[in-house]
Amino acid sequence: MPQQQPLGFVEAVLAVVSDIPSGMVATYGDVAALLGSRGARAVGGVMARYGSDAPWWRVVRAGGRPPSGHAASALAHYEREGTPLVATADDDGYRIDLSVARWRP
DNA sequence: CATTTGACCGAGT
DNA sequence: GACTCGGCCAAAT
Repeated sequence: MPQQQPLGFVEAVLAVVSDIPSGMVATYGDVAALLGSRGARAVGGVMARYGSDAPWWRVVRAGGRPPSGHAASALAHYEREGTPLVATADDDGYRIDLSVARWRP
């Protein structure tokens, strides 16, 4: 159906994030695509404001990098859930192995 | 109603 | 691999 319920974009984003299984991740772009939009930044904006109560660490940037400025907090969750990581020489020090952890509905 | 902003993405240099 | 630039989208002011 060409039209979705008048749910807030926020609720839609949180619903998708909640569906991501433990140990897996999805990119902002993927989440936006599932909502029928290309607003990856809009998704990030929602997480920044309302994501505090959602598994935001399961949403990463393209390339498997953790959310800007939250790499340290996200890392703790990844190790706890057994998310496949890859060590890097970047400031974040790691990245998600999307070839294994990328969630696909 | 117009402008700014942001936990982005991809391509080009 | 690093950096710049443009584009896209929704919420906040």
